[in-house]
Amino acid sequence: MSDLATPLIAWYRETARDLPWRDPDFGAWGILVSEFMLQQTPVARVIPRLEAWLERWPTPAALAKASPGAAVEQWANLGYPRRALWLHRAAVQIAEQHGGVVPRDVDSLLALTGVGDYTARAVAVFAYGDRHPVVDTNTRRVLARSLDGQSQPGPPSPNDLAAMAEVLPRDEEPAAVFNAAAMELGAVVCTARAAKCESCPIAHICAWRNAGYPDTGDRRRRQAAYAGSDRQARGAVLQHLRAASSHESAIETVAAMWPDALQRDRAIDSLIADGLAEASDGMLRLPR
DNA sequence: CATCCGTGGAA
DNA sequence: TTTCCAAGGAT
Repeated sequence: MSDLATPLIAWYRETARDLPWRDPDFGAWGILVSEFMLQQTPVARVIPRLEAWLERWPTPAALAKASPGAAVEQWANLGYPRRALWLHRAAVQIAEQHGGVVPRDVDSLLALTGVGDYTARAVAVFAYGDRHPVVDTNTRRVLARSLDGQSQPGPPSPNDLAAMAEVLPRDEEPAAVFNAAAMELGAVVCTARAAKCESCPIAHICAWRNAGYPDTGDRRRRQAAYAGSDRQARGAVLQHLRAASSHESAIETVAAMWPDALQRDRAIDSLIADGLAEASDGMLRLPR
């Protein structure tokens, strides 16, 4: 098996972007918040929101004392607002069950709402320096290409963790850097389309490149159209509540902003079901 | 295992 | 203009 770690680590030490959460003093809470925000939201949009979030809630306990609706409001337009709710619940769990300290072991992290295989290990590795495989979409693509010769990774599976574990350096510090380096390579060089192989530190040992860049097929499912979707309707209602004074609005007013009555009612009902909104006395509001 | 869940920028 | 994609997780 080719050694990916040595050239990747050297490349990372030389060229890695200077991102806020890579500051050694950033802290576990900041890293946890950043990982929540980075779930499906691009780095450039996360950075300003992350700074504002940590300024308002510098600790898990501070966020735990706020209302869920305050978290949804502060989340702004990062997308997938249920993540704001999950982060708030995680903060409550940390305050109540972990003395206000972000836990270090993977099982405790996995027990937090909104924390899955990726986020749990990312916190354990990047905040605490422990040795675990961290697998995100970038890492899966880098391994699929460099090791398996595939143009795109298959769907995520628990097996991904074992695959990353196999190529992970033995010692903690290089293992942590290798995890970050694989993600960084996928983010800036080994990108989903138009990979920049001319600046790739492992191009010479890349199975996909050495095979002549075969199109090995793509199992990725096309994202459903957003325009006119229920998701867009939900987004419009929530955006309205975020902007409204006291974060509440008469349901009649909310109704006027989405033309399809059936779809609008579905949006409102599902927002309530998800805990992203509350209704009473003809008013709709962010959760208190 | 498939589907659902936002939003905006780039190709 | 449309399509693709972005440090996933819950159900």
